[in-house]
Amino acid sequence: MSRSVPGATRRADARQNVEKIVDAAIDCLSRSSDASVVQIAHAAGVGRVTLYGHFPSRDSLIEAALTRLLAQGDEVLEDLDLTGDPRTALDTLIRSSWLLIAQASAVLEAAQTVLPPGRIHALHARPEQRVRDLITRGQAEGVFRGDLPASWLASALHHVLKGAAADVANGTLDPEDAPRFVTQIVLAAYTPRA
Amino acid sequence: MSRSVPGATRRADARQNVEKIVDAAIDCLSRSSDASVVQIAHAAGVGRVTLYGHFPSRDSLIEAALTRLLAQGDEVLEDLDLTGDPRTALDTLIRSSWLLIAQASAVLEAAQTVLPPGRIHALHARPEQRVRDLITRGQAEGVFRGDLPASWLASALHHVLKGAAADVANGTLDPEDAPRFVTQIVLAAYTPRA
DNA sequence: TATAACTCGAACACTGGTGTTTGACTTACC
DNA sequence: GGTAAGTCAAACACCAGTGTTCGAGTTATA
Repeated sequence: MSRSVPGATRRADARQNVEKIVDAAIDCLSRSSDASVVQIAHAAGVGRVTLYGHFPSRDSLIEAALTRLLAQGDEVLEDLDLTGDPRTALDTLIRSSWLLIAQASAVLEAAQTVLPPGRIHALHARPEQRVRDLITRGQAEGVFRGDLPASWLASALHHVLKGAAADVANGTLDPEDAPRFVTQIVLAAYTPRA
Repeated sequence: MSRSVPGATRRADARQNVEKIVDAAIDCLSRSSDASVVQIAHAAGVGRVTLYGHFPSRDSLIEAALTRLLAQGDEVLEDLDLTGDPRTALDTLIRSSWLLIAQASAVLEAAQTVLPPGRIHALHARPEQRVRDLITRGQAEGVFRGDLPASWLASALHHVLKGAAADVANGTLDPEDAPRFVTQIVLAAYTPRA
């Protein structure tokens, strides 16, 4: 099985299957946060036993899915230029990563019930910090309101993003409109009081 | 059992227990949307068999909890004066019902996985319509922005409300601050573009 | 091509939930 | 005070999911 020496090189098809499984896990968990191992294995086009050959438990698979998603997210954020006007920076941030973030928070929900809180926090600390930095910078420059704590502004963004994803999933919101709607709501919400 | 003639008067302690069970269901389901019948029965201080004596299934109990919550919510909305400035109306609406709405959406989440969509929609149609009316009136009066559909404004309010409740539940947000923070975010988000 | 790595279906044990029955007990209410 | 109504613990059948084992078959790769 894959449970050999850590540094050992595994067969190509095995590595490929691991990828397929994680992909399928992200896909299934995004749709329903309590997707079963059977569903995920089937979606990956792989037998259940094979899955357990690569991941010792459902929990570890969820952790792998979350890790991959957050790593991707961090990578996207890394490539963005967020140094200009905080408002346009926020706009580009939302536009370029909203789907990813939405998926991540769906998988995150699955993880909440299964992984220790500390582990979860450690995993999404980096991307979260980036958003937080952008917000506090905006506040310092007087472009974002300073009468509410940055943590709440970040939280509100998160909730709207997640909610928009849910709306898209259940057909209430056109995916075409989603990022624009989110941006406009959030930018207005962040504007200093007149 | 309670399963006798529809109009028959049941014993006082039985009626009382039904109340206790629904209370406990709301309480438990608000905390975790997949609370078990055992947990709910225990929280109600009642045996499992007694619970099944009053509700034929877990699903029917969830429906009862949701119905009661939404009826309460509608009652609260009914008593409010929402005829003045839409902004202050929205403020009073949020302040007086935010906890109720937050609970309702937690129970709603439990219901999503269990009740037919049509049933759910029928149940929370009235309170939702009231909020919708307030928003469209605000838009008509030019106090709320008209460049985004009312459905999305309502949806965003819902998501922020629900998210704030989640933050309070996990200790990230002071329950004292919550309604004010929500109001300020949402009012700003609803303000017409300058 | 030989062999180790991998896949996979079938069957198993285990857990935790739902819903039911039984029979003895308690209690509201006439 | 008698009785119907209600409570409840224990035990049951059932189901769906997790995780494991086995053994036979397939395939990458050296």
